[in-house]
Amino acid sequence: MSKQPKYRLVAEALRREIDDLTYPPGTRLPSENDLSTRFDASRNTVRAGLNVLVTEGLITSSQGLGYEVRSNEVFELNASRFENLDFPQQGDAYSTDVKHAGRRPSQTFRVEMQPAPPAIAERLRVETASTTVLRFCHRFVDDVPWSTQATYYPIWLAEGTRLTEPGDIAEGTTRYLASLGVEQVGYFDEIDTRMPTPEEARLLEVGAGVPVLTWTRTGYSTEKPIRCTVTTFRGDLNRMNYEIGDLSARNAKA
Amino acid sequence: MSKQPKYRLVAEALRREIDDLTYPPGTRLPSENDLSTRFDASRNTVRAGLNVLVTEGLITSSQGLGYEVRSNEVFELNASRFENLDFPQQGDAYSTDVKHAGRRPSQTFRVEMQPAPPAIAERLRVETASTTVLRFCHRFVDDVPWSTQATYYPIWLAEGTRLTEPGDIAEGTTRYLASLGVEQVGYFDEIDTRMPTPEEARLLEVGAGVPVLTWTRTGYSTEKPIRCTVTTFRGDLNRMNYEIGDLSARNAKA
DNA sequence: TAGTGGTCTAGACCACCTC
DNA sequence: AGGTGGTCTAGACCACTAC
Repeated sequence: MSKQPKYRLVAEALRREIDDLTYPPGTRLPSENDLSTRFDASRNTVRAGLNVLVTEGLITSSQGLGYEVRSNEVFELNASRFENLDFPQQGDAYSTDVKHAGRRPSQTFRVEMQPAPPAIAERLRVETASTTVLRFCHRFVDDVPWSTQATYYPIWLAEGTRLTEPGDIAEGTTRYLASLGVEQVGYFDEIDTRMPTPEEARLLEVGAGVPVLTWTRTGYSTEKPIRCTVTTFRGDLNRMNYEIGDLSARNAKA
Repeated sequence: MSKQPKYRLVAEALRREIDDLTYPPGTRLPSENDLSTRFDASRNTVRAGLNVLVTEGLITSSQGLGYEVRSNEVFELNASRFENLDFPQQGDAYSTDVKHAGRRPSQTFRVEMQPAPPAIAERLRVETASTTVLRFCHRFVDDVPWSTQATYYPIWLAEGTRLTEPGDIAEGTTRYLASLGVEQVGYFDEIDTRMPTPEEARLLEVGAGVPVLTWTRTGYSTEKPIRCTVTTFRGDLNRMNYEIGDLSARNAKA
């Protein structure tokens, strides 16, 4: 048993009390001054302890209000059905999923011509910095910032199509592409996680202690890569899933 | 332009210098005292700035040594091939993947009888706290803690089989199950991310600023769920991927 | 032993929110 | 106005690493 520093004891004590619902999600912790008295520690030390829990994503703080215990409700995104033409949908795949969950989706949208960043160029098999069409979405669920999505199309595909025009494509881009004779027959998904960059923290309104989940989907026709979509989620609000193989046993009882 | 607090200016200045390779990965930053002079700030303020970068996972600190810029090399795990009987492997799927990448895998292993935790019970469709066989792995790559893996088997399946015995199953559990007449024909994968619990931080030796990636795979026979595997990765060292549909265009050129 | 980060204190002033 | 967290300081002592 090694001696714990005082600020860790503070963090552990509060963590236990959050776990056992002494402080349920959504409620506020005692003020720094109260905790300082309780633990016989300076305010700075109490702050260090609270900061541990903020960094773990257990609580948040706001000036003038106090520390609040986070409540997290996660949204499930079925990646293997997403954009799959075998599952009929209306409009874009994202709105469909969110509405289906009884939530209200909204988004801001813009289209740009952009030189391909190296990671995108590699996946689309085009030259780095060659022109691509970037369709960018900033998405909200019930007005809470939820995710950003950037889809890059190579210029050889997008040129002269509605993909270069600002404004939505009502039937969904996957269907629109199919109607142009470019069918997405397979995709390669990459998933990783990291702490948000300052830019991401701003767009997703996440504080310290909340990682982001990055989902990079490269879509292929039978010939070559046709687009690359990078979606960045708030890690605390999202879970992804894949259904693979024969799941009749699962779906039978569900 | 709102005025930034001093500790953020410190963080930003150092972040820029890390980005532009003034301090390349693996090198050390100047000491707190040096930075304190440079930024005309107290040591505490410099520490606050450095802490921002630690929390973002950009740098690490160790007592007596200083602050080091992290270098990250990620390992790609192909989840859609993993455990798939169509792709021949020797031994367990994990070691195969790691060796294939030219790295050296090692692991510690144990088998326990455990009451099913609620999340597992639900996925296996057994009563909460009913008995399960837990096969637990703590995995290392080149002696760096990499991931933990806990696989739960319902007792109706595991009883009287080698699954309940400590010790490896040379041909791999997926094959062994198949030889028992229980074939895994599909699986449901769930992926999420969060900051590590203290227990996970200990096992994976991650400090602040590194999220974990959790991968929960529930395997199904044609009849019912047969096992549930929860893998917890260091988020900074791992990326998962899925190949779905027809990727002949991708694999042709790769 | 010298230099590094780790912990802790006591107190100051500011910014934000609620009443 | 009063309470909350946010920032910052100056200084103390401890623990670890290197030489």
